[in-house]
Amino acid sequence: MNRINQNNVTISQVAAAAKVSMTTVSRYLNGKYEYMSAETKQRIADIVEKLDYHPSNIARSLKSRVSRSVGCVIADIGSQFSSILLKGIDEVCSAEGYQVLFSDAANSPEKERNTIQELLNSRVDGLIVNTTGCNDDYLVSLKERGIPLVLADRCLERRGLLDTVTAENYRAAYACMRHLHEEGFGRVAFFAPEIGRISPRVDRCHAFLDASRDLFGFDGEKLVFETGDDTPESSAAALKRFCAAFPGKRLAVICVNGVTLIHALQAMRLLHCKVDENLGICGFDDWEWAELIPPGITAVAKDSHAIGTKAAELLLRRIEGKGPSEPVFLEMESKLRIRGSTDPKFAAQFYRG
Amino acid sequence: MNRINQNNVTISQVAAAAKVSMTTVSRYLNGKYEYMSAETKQRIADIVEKLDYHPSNIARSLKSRVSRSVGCVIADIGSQFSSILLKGIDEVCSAEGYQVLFSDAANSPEKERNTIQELLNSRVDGLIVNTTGCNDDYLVSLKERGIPLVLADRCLERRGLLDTVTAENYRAAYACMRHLHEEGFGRVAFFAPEIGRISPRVDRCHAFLDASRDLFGFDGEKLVFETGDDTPESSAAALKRFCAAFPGKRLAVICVNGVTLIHALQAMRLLHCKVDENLGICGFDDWEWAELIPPGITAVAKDSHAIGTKAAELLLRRIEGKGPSEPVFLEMESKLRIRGSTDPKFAAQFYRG
DNA sequence: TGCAGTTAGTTAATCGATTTCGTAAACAGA
DNA sequence: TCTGTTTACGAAATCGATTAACTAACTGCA
Repeated sequence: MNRINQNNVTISQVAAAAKVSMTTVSRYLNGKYEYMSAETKQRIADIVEKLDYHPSNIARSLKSRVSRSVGCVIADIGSQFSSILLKGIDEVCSAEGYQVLFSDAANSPEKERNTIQELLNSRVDGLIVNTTGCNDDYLVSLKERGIPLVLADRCLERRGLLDTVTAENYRAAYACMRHLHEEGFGRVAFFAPEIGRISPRVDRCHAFLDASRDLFGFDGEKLVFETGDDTPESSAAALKRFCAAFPGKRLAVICVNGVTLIHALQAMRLLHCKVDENLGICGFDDWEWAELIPPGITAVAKDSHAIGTKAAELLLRRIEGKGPSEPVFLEMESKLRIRGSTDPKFAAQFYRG
Repeated sequence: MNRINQNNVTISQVAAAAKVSMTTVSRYLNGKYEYMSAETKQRIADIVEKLDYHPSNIARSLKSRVSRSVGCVIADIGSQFSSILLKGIDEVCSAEGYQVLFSDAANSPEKERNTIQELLNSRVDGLIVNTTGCNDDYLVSLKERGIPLVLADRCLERRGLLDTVTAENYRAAYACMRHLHEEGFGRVAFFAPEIGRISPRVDRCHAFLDASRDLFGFDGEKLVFETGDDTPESSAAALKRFCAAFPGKRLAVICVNGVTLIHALQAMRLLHCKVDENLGICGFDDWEWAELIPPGITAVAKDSHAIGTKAAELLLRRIEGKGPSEPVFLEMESKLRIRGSTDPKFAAQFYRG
């Protein structure tokens, strides 16, 4: 086993070279200059520079019981959204001198728990969790043990128990449904690989169901398509059933996330059907490509970066022991970007170029 | 400051409860059962379970001088590619019990150096670096200090000094140029935000220049467009100049990465020009949306996930002190996915649906 | 019986910092 | 002069594990 930095300079070597005690060097390192002569300070500074001394965070953490690190567990880092979330988190943490211990839960609740335990074994000062969605009790128990913990993007089933920063999901989905209603679509289907316990999906679906009833006057339950394996083929099967069920109606599909949206678009190609005034499509998590796919794809844009920074800021305040006593619940604004796939005006504009 | 796990169980409490010495508990934890009675082993196991004891990685690392963690510095985690790279890295590391200390360099060479120093202060066992590209000497100096280090996706200017896992860039770019030549395009332009010292861009550009000369017989130098701020507008300006310079010729654009490709496509919309047999476009880093944008966008797909796993595997072998004495240089295969944007047959197929 | 080797542990030092407690010198006020 | 406070710094314990060195009991064999 390769032992890193075998010949590392230690604080005692610095102390010896500067002819002071380790205590004094430690005080210098931690900026406790109150009772330190300018001369001593300078001598230590020179030696630190000369020996290229860098204190070991490990030794530091052991005695001080503070690691200046946060654990960050992401349900699936493969998705574009997650990487921007992570970027936001890292931005704040590194600016405040915290290190990020990262782990991908690979959509496995069990791996999520194991990895969190590992992070706790490394004595992280706090945790940011983008949860896979089946660990509610476990996560609450962490909070009860006094571990600073902030949920990012995905909430517990029971809101308000833990600090949470997420996107506006219900409101944005409802706004999207209102838009589809105003555009005169008669029936809307909701596509998702599966909804499960993933809160943004649950919320979006909830809004879909409510709006189906309140705005459109139909029962949305039967129009929630869980495509399971989430391939173009399974989306195509769902789409086929949906279209066959309502001949002559103007139909629209709303996709729970970017991947599902892509698969639905691929499904339309498989089925040789086009987006037009009789078949609309839209989805969540707006990306740059959405305006390039004809006739411009309507999408709800969430601000992943802001979710990351806010979650990190909140966590660091918690670690400092600041912040409100009640759990914080923050919803970052989402924006509905209307394009040609649900609005003929924009479609015409798209084709004009 | 919130001190995590203030009332943590320690090894000495376990030892006391099990009526053995700390040494024996330590041996148990590390699986050194050679000279341990089944009874003692069981008693310790029971106590560990009962007290919910989890050894502190920090204390462990201090004495053993091994942290079972790797530092991972990514030039820009915001890009889709990087998150898949990170996923690959995490997969291998977590499977082998290593923790990933993550940091985003935010495209800043200075932040890259600072963050690496911070990781070394945390005594990571090794480093995976997706470098911003201006720290060659610094990175080599790390290796000379005996720090296990693997470069992912981006190489040094002088190859062969450090372990590197990257994608086939030159070959794939050359293959792409050959394809454009076979399709009968007369002039090809190379679009990039900037090339700088980022090795995949340098290699792709190199292949462009070589192929321009060898296959097309023109001097590519003047057809490398560095769009600087990398916006649709700057791409549009470049595209306009390119088209104006060669009236009547069949032109193609090759974009150095996915973002540039998107911006070039947006530029085409801004300029009201369409992809057809007189204007081809293609780029690097194939994504799912590439086949949905008309007429299907030709792209070179690199296997980011494999780069991540290979880099992590190599690093862990280095940490174990295994592996060849010479630096390893691995190029993962890239695939040219030909679609309608450079090939009329596929374009026709795209429009047929 | 006596000695070596094996088995199953223990004691105490150690990793590199922080932190508590202590102290010497300088100075101020009564 | 004596006491009390401030300034500047040091000695040693400590964090929670690992590890080197040591020991006691038991076994096998000549």
